[in-house]
Parts: sequence; structure tokens; C-alpha cells
Amino acid sequence: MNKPNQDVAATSSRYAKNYEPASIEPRWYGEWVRRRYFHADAQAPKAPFAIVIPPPNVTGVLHMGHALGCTIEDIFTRWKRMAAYNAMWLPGTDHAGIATQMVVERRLREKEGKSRHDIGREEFVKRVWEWRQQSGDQILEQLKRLGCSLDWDRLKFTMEPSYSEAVIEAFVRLHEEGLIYRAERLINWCVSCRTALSDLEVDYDEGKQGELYEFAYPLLDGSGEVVIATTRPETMLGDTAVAVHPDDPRHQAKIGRKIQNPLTGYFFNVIGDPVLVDPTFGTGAVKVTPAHDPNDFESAQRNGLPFISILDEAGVVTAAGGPFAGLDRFAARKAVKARLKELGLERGSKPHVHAVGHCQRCETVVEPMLSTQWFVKMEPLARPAIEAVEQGKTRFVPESWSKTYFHWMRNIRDWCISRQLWWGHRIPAWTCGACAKITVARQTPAACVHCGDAALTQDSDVLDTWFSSWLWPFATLGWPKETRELKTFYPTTVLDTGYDILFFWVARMMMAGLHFMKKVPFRTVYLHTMVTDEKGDKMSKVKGNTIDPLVVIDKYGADALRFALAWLATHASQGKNIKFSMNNVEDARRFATKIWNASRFALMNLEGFDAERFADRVADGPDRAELDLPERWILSRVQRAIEAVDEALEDYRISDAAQAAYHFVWNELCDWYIELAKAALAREGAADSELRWKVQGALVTALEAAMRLLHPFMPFLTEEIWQQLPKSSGAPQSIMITLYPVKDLRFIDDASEASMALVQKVIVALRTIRAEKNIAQTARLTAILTVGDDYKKTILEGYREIVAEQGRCAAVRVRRAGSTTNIPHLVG
RNA sequence: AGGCACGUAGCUCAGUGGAAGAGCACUACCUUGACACGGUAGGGGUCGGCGGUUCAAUCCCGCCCGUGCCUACCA
Repeated sequence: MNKPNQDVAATSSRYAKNYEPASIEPRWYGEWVRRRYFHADAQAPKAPFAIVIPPPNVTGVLHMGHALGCTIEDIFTRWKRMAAYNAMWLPGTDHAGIATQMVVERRLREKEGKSRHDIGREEFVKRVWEWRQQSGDQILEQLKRLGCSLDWDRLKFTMEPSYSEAVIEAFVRLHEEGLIYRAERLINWCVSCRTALSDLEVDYDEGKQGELYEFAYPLLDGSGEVVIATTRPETMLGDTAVAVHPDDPRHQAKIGRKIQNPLTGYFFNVIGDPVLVDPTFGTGAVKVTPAHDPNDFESAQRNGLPFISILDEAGVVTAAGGPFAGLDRFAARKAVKARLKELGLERGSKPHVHAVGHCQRCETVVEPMLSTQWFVKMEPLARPAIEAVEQGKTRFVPESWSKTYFHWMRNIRDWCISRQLWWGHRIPAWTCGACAKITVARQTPAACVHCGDAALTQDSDVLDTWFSSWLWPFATLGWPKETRELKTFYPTTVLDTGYDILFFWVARMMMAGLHFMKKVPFRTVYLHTMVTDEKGDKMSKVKGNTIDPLVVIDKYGADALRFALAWLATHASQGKNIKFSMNNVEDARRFATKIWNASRFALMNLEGFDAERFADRVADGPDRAELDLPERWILSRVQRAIEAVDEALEDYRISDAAQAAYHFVWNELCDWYIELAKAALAREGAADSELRWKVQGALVTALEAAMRLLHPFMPFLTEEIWQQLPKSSGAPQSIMITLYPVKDLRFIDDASEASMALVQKVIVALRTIRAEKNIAQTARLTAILTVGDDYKKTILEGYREIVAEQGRCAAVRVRRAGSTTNIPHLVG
């Protein structure tokens, strides 16, 4: 017997009735880290298994979504590590451009009453780094509390120098390949964040009841008017045409007529545009505002219309708005309406449901604006990423998400990647003071590549955060260098993340991975659900319905939280969430307590047990060891449990795996085997008999296997118990580095399972009779079993003692009858 | 508007072309030396509705009703 970890195991709590996680968890986590069990060596001659963490915001705090994802990722990682894979789970954090900048700006305003402009860019960026230093990475400490077996030696941050190098490299290469371009386009502009946003960063709140106003534009020749409809009257200041359908008999004749904008005095024409205009909608005439509407922008390109930008970056009307210049966009809306009414051009309004775009970060209404920005040309990148999924090189779990992926990828639009922020990767582009042309370079260039002038100014914009995130699976492994890490761990095995960032992150990683690495970034994408409160409402601080994982861990233990989440982690059907309730955690804690007490029972009954001797006896299987029915049965059931858990994990059915382990431990090991063991150990003469050590051996064997089986789900509890179980010499120092249970065919015993099933059925029948007839528990009656065949008779006679013990009967008699059913009787 | 899902026990959810499952809740009994964060036994579902395919449908197909989510430039 080796006695490792005596100093570590909590001997004081050994006989405590309830499991006390608070004293046990930090101790084991420290030990695991100290012994470097989480570290995967890229040179190890084992099959690789790699997961990269979805990097949380560096200044973020752990929420239930992280807890779910990281529990899932840790389950996979610990499972595969025990299954002898070179399992590597890479940790890291994201600089989270807008989100972090906003947090620091708010602090600056609150603490010093200053804006970022007051202190300037350099100082502001310094402040962000200071903030990251101070409050950053606390989420990583929180992940440790959860028990995450992350390879801390590989910690990455998306703004660290080596990662920035990868970001610059990716930008420059795509630019060289013509896949990044700079152009004046209609983009989404947040007037509060004062930056451009990608299409994905705009949220549309569906079904807002608004108003559709109708106004008349008089035709200049006095021949009448054309009535248009709009939800944004202020944009009339920027109209450069009115479009009608060329086949619309109501408006056909007006095409080519001139209009003078009654608000600004500008002149424009009525044009025919069959693409823009749906003659069945509204009045059949559409005002065209090329600088503030995506459709109108395209119409203007088709028809050669001018663009008038009427809003500045703050959302205030520009000089182009004539008399309305200087008004905020919403004030301008009112003023324009009032002016049109004054002019007698109002033609009514009707209620209208339409979706308004809001900034994902600050919820401000987003304005479509004309702006010069950097874009990634997506279609050429999307094509291989579509094919890879079609060909099964990467698969989605659940599979139905691939449809969503295809739909988005096949309709993909170019990605606006420049942001007018200060916190992020500076765009590696310099404008020449002499020729005004742009030089893109990996390092600050000495001179303009076009004219050789040295007066270069770097682009002041930074890149969208996701432009660094999409490189995560390979930039974290050393790209663009050809590292051993990349060779070993790329493509990664599984990516686990919430379905809410399928487009933001997963799809883009597919594109970047295939483009830069020529291989998919991961073989499987496991998409988990969103965690909501028990009513199904999204958890939010504003609503006050959040559940803090750390509070849960403090009160119930990390294992209880993890097991609760694993239990709930069924496949993510679209639009379905995990309704998380504290009841789930309480249930999981009850399970932990149950395991703890089952272990106590075992440990209290191991006197005289010799693990070495038992191991020798069963080394050749149960027959040689001459085990009895209950022992054969439980050791066979262990194999079934192992099989069920393993199959479920292979299929990413985490909930099924957790439930299979739960069912085995509670309903078979505890409810039946421990009860059978109690009776066996209590039998006369059991003290020194063979029976005693066989029971002890089966109990320890089943329990030990259950601990290994459950370790990925409940790492702390299982380690604590495992350490205390008797083991043969040469056993590893920690459950973490044992082998995950593998089904042992020699112990699968169909005959014993069938016999035991019959015995169980009879016992339950006897108990039912007792309960239904209100017979006292203490009454010791004679059970008379009438069975239909000799086979059953033989079995039941053979295990009469067990039936009597478990059925609380004084005696059991078995009779043969013509009938095919078992008819138990109790006779007083 | 289009797309994707879902509708199974009081609640939350698994599941399968061949005699309906889990956890919780509920009822009765039990403080027995592992555990009352426990034990034993039990009640409870025409598997949303209507048709169709099949020897057989909760499962496959069609329609309908209800719910949720995603995408979209509807002035």
C-alpha cells in the first residue's frame, strides 16, 4: 500500500457526515497546478486533443455562461486527458475593444470628470493598460475556482506583442491579396461610441411600433406632386431623387420631372428604379437618400445620383441641412415635420411596425452613414469555409446549426473592420503627406511606397476586436511562426461556445483558419445553449436576476455547480435555453453528499481489506475469484455504466453522460449493492470469511471506478474520495492521472444481471405487498413465491437468503406452478 | 418577409418505427449504525390538433394551431 498525499487528504473531514467543499477544493487545485498536471507537452508522443477557450473579456467577471462553457470544456479535457490523450486546453483573454474602452471611459468620467479626449490618446491607452493590470485577469482566478484544468503555461492575451504580430501579419497578407480594401461605403455608425460598426454589431429590436409619415414633394413644373412615405423625415434633407417603378401607371409620367426640395432648395429628379421600388407598398414613390440608407445607396450607384451627408459623427445636422444645420438628429426630425406641416405638405401618417438598429454596446440608435473605412472581402474567404463543412471536415453539434451557418455564409457581406476607437490593434496603414496614397506595412515604413516621401501618418483607427479573435486557434499557438505547438495542436479538436457567436466568431475562425493555415481550425464545433433564469428570462444585472457562479461555488461547491450544469447541458435546440435554478444546484449537492456517504460506508467497512490481494484474485476475471451474485452483478453493472458514459461523451451528450453516472451511483451502487453488502457483512461468521473481503473488494472496485468516471464532472470530490480509497502499490498519485475507466468485457455478466433482475423484481414485489397491506416493517413473515418455470425456481431458491434479507422476511419458500408469472405471497 | 427549431407526467426536460422515461414536485409509510441533503412503496401522460404512409407511429409525411430563436435594406 502506498500512502501518497497523506498531508493533502482531508483526514479531519473523513468521517464528517456531509461533504465540505470549501476546505477541500482550493487545496486540490493548488496541488494539481503544482504538479503541472494541466500542462500538455507539444512533444509528447500521444494523440493530441486540443481546445482553445473562448477568450473572455480581460476585465470581465465570471457569469453563468462562462461557467457552463468552461464546465463543458473541462469535462472534455479531463476526460480525454485520462483517456491518455495529450490533452491541452488553452486559456486566454480578449482585449474586447469597445467594451473595455467604454468601461475605462466611464471610470474616467466618474473618477476624474474627464473624457478620453481631455487626456489624449496616448494617456488614455496607458490608462486602459493600467486598468487591465489592476482588474484584469480576475476572471482567470475565477475559472480556477471552477476547477478548470487549463494549461496556464500557454496563457494568451489578444493584445500581447506576439499576438499583435499575428494580427498585423493577417492584415498585411489579406491586403496584399486584395482581400482587404479601403473604400467609402455606407456603414453603421454609432453616434455615441463615435465609431463604425459591422453589421453584426447592430441589434434590431423587432416590432417597435413607429409611424410612417407621408409628405408631398411638389413637382417644379406645377403639374402636381409626388407623395412619399418615411419613418425618418429628417433624411429628406439629404434626398437626391424620388424613385418610382417604371411600370407603375400612377407615376410613370412623372419620371424625369424636377423637384425642388422645399426644405433645402436643392434640385433633384423623379427617377424610375424597378429594384428599389415595390409599387404595392405605400404610395409607390420612394424618397432616395443615398448617404443614409443602404438601399438608396445602391440605387444611387445604379442611377448616378449624388450623395449628401446630412449628419456628422455626433448625429448633428451638417451645413448640408441648410436651415436645420446644428440640430440633433431627433430634434431635426421634429423640426422637419413641423416645417413640412407649415408648408402644407403633410399628407398624413399611419402606424408602422419596423425594426430600428441599435448599437450592441450602448443601445444608441445606429445611423447608416457614408464613410471611408477598411473592409474585408468576404466571399472568397467564405467559399472554402462552406465547403469544409459540406465535406464534413468540420461538423457542428447539434448538426442543425450547419444550416444556420450555411445560410449566413452564402449571403455574406463584406466586413467593416476599422473602428474609430483608441483601444485595440492600430491599423498598419500610413497615409503619405505628399501623394496622399496609403502604405500598408508590417513595420512602420520609412517612406511612402508610392512616391518615396517620408511624411507618413499612421491611420488613427484600430481593428474590430473580432479581427484578432478570428485568428485565435492558431495565433495562440505561435502563428505566423511555424511552431511545434501548431504542428501538434492545430487543427484543434473541439470548439465549444455559445450559439450566439456563431457568426461573430465561429464562422470567421473557419474562414481565417482555412485561409492562413489551409486547414480547418477545429474538427467539431459544439454549440451550447444560453443560460437563463428559471423563468427563461435572460440573466442581466439590470433585471437583477443574475446568479453569480462564485456565490454558488461558495455555498454549494464547484462540483455541485458543475454537475448541475452538466446535467442541464442537453443539445442546444435552436431557440431553447437552459432554465437554470438553484434547485438544480441543490440536487447536484445532494448527489455529492450521497457519494460522500457511500464512500464513508465503504471506508468504515474496510477493516482487514487488502487491495493487493483482491486485485490478484480478480486479475483473471470474476470466475476465478469465485464471486457471488451481488458482486458479479455490481461489477457487471459498472461496465454498463462505463459504456454508457463513454458513449454519451463521444456523442457530446453531456447530460446523458452525467445522468448515466448518477443513475449508476445512486440507483445501483447505493440503493442495491450497498444494501446487499450491509446484509452480507452482517451475516453470521462473515467477520473472517472469504465473503467479507469479496464484498469489500467489489465495493471498493465499483466505487473507485465510479470516482474515475465522475472525475471530469466533479473533479474535487472525486479526488478527495479517491485519495482515501485503498489502492494497490504503484497506483498514481492523483485521480487526475489515472486512466479513464474502460469497459472490461470479462466482468460483463449477462446471466448474473438476469438473475439479479429477477431477484430484485421479487424483492420489490414483496415490499409492495407489505406497503399496500400496511404490514409493519418489523413483522417477520414467510414469503411464498410461486414461479412458472424451473429456471426461475432454481435462481430464487439459490438466492433465498438475499430475498429474505432485502424483503425483510423470516423465510422464503419457492413453489412451482403452471402459470408463467411469479406470484409472491406473504404468510403470517 | 424568409429561415431554423420546439410543443412528451404538475414543473424542467430526455427519448425511440414495435408494450411511455429521468430529475424535481406529489401521496403513504419509515428516524434501520453510510446518508432525513435519507429510505421503501405508490399515483400521475389518448407523447399540441387533424389527416396520410405502415402489420404497427409519440417517432416518418402533409396541413392546422401555439411558442421561441435567427437572418433581412421594406421606404
